[in-house]
Amino acid sequence: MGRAPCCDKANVKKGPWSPEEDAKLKMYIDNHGTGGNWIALPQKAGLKRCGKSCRLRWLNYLRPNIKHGEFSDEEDRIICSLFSSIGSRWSIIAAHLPGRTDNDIKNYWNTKLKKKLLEMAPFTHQKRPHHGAIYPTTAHSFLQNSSLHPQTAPYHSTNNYYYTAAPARVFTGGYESMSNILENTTSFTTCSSNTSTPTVFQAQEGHGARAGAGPTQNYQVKDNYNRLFIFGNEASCSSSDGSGIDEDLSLLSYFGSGVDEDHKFTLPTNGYADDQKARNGCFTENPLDYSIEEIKQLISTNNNICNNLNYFVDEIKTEEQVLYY
DNA sequence: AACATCGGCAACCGCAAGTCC
DNA sequence: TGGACTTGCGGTTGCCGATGT
Repeated sequence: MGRAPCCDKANVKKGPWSPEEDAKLKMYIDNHGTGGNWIALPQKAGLKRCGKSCRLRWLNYLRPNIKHGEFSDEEDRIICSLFSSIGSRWSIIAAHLPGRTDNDIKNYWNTKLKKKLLEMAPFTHQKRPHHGAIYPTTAHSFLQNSSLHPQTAPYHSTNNYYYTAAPARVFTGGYESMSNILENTTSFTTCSSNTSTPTVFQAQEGHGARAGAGPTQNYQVKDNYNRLFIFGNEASCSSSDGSGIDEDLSLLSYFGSGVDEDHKFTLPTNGYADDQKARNGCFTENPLDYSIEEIKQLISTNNNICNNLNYFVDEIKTEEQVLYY
């Protein structure tokens, strides 16, 4: 036997709400509250509607302090930050935006914000990125895809341009929670703290990419395809609003599997282009095919809208702990 | 002017989790 | 303890006005 329907579908009205229905529902709830029972409410309120429909109408449209209209830049930033860390959990995102509903945010994301972000990502649209392009991958987003069973492994220089004495960590794929990822991140070996040998940045000086740049904190990550990803903060780089990119790490260098020349390249960390050929092979060539993870990466790389990521991740972690205990 | 297409958004649907008895 | 019922969530649909042809 199947589950009983929540209402008599043959006798309930569907479609847009009329002003009269809105008034009835609002008056009833103002006078009696929801009574903790949405299923019984429409009958009591004299509405030929399903209880779920009433609840939705109230929560998304009629309840007090609902904010309609344009989203502010601040709201955009919060949505993007949270989406990059928790994905499409609209109710949690809505909880951080007073007056906004999950449905509103979901619609806004699907119709506007996602497009806006994609337009801000020349890297994903062009085979040959221009100088100063947004980096398509950061440490956080990369690790979201591939952090499991970390183990240390030595990594040796493969040519004159890249060098590091710090151990790389090997990840074998899979998925972990954001909390675990962040905990893992804190245990990464950094070049600046544990070695006096040349860092990847110093090696780049010889390459002509960043003359005079000193050692900078960076992380090396190996995936299960034996590709090495080097992430770091670009100390001299700042965004147009001057906020910098200190809140997250950008993908600085990448080695494909094997050591053939076609798979070695460095990203233009300061807008200095170098191995165009290699960069062309790194990212998707289909500008229309974006997975959620790719969009998350895109958000993570945009420091204008993501510079409070860690703050919100901390908040969410706290919330999760509260819920857990 | 008529039709087609697009974009925004309200509303619906199915499912899973939570609650009650 | 388990089944019935309710609530909440997220994905999807469909309507309608705007825009393009």
